[in-house]
Amino acid sequence: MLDKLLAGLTDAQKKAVLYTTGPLLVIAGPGSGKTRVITYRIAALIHSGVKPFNICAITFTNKAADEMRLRLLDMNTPAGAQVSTFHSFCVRILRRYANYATINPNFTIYDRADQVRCVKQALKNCETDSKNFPPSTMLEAVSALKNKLVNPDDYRDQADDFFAKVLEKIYRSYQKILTENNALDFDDLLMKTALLLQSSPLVRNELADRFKFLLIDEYQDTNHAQYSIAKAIASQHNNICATGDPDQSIYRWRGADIRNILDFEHDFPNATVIKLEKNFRSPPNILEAADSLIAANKNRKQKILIPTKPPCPQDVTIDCFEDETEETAAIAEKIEQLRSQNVSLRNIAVFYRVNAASRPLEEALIKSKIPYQIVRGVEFYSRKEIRDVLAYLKILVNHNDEFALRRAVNSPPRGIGKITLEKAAQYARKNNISVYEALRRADNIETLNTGAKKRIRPFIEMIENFKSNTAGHVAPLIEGIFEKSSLAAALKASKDGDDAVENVRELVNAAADYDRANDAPCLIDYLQQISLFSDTDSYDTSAERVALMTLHTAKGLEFDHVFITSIEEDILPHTKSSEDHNELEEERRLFFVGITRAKQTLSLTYARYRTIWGQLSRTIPSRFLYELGLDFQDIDGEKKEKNLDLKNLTTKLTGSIVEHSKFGTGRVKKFVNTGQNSTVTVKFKTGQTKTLMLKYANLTIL
DNA sequence: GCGAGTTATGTTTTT
DNA sequence: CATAACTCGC
Repeated sequence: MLDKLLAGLTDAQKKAVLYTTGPLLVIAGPGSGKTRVITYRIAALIHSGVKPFNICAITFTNKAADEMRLRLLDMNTPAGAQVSTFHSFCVRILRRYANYATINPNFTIYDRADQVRCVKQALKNCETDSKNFPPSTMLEAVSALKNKLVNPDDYRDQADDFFAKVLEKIYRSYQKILTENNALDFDDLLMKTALLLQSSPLVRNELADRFKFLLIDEYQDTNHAQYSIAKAIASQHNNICATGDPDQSIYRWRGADIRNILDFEHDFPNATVIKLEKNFRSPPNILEAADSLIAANKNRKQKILIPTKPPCPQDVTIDCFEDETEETAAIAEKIEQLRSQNVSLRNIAVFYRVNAASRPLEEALIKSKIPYQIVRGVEFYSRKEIRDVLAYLKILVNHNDEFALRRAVNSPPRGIGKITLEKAAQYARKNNISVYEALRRADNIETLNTGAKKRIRPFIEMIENFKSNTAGHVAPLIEGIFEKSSLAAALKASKDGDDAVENVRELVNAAADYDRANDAPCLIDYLQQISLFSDTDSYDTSAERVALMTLHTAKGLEFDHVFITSIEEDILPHTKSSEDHNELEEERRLFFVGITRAKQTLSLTYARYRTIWGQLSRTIPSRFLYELGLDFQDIDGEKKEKNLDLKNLTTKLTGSIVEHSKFGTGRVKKFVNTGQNSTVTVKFKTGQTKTLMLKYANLTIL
């Protein structure tokens, strides 16, 4: 059986799969079968008698975990829930050992939007000006500290400058707010688990004893907290197997520490290192380009990529277009061509650096009637109506979640406003109870008038009613809440509520999927699972549609035909990353990841002009294009410049500075080109905005 | 408490 | 520039 399993693997792969005890690092380039090695290794371990229960496999996304589980099922070696992401793994540990970690197991997981709300609250509590300390900056700083396992007390000792002192205060306050709401953010999941493993010998020993084998994929993108968890889990049996590629490390900005993989041999003495150098994915030309590009990184270990696929002509192209409209139209046309050659749309993907780039692409694809899907999972759950429904669910399991409560109370509006809630919050603080509990005892709050009490009562009754029915399947529960909370009625009554209702229906369907997939569906678990949803998780690989996604999301995927757009300076590499040497190298790795997704053809495009923030601006081809070793020349030229047609005039006039004899100088906001009767809308320096007939306005372009 | 008007924020990338 | 979040007056 095992022999059959191993047939078709290379010697290096076999060695990695069969390697039994001690630390193992598999350094492997793109398309070399890293994930395959992990999967086979699990299968081999199980075949040799190891129980799935004793194996812990960590993948980068839930999608990857699902796929791995499916493969294992195919190999007749189900590993069940033992395959998961770091975050899901931590949720399970924190729930099981909640009392050791002194947390409530019904915790809510706060996403980015919730986090921002908390930081704003923290800024308010600390009476700090949010102008000098923008919430997003503070949040990132707090997140960075958590990833390094630095708690507020640790930080107090190293905070010496003014910013650091403020940060410490904000961090402390932010953490207090989370605790009060019985909520954990993404970073807490890792940090609390890591600290629990450090501080509780009992928990550490139990887990370290249980997990005889630990396997971690995409190790190059682990942060310090994850490293600490891994170290603790492997502390007893020392059977850690990590796979990764330093050249594909693209999450440094999120706290990922490339040193984890570079120092593996130091961290885990007696480690064996196996390199997989054969690439089974891309044709030689694409690999050469990728190799040539990544060679420009100074901070890297030399690595080789040996192609195993035969060469095919025309596999890499670089094309220049006038603007993003032409660029995306050309991509749509190429996709149309592929389709006419019977290429399935499933095998085509378009990557871009920034999410904003998806819009012109969508327009072009719609125009050409090419079905597509934007791979961006979390977005669905951040829609207003979805958040509203989820707010109800969250209070049911965690009545301390004040953000959820505030949201639910007034969606739909119930006449319970800021003042009423503030009074309830005051009462809650005084009596050391949750705001929800305070509302439940509204009759005892003297400051509230009878009207307010009368409005609160039915709301509480409704929630209590829901509460008594939370057991079992989630989908019917959501459906019931949607109707009984009058959210459904309110949405149906609003004029563009049809889409919203449709979205909730989709939420119910997704919940039904969850109910089916789990033996013991439960609301808490459901909520925690959807909070850990990632972008790739929404990717429907079976749909006959072109996939659109960012370069980050593309990690770990592969497609026959890959398009990468807007390869221009300030986009790839991004403006914010082109100054710092390390960040620039990370941008290069990001491009490297994108290129190496291609199984057959790779089409790279850029435009000479691009609209950014509504402003048309001249672009510069990305320096990376010159590094591909493809004798690429910037096909820029004066001749194109002179052929201005009307369409170009439209785009050029908008945004430019003009002078008017009477109103002075101003910026063109809008240009409606109707030939003779064309109008321009100009915002003048005097502050007034005027719409003028172009032929009479007598404007001078400055 | 609610709507209209104003202003922050984002266009890096995400579990 | 476009949207979301916030503020202020009714």
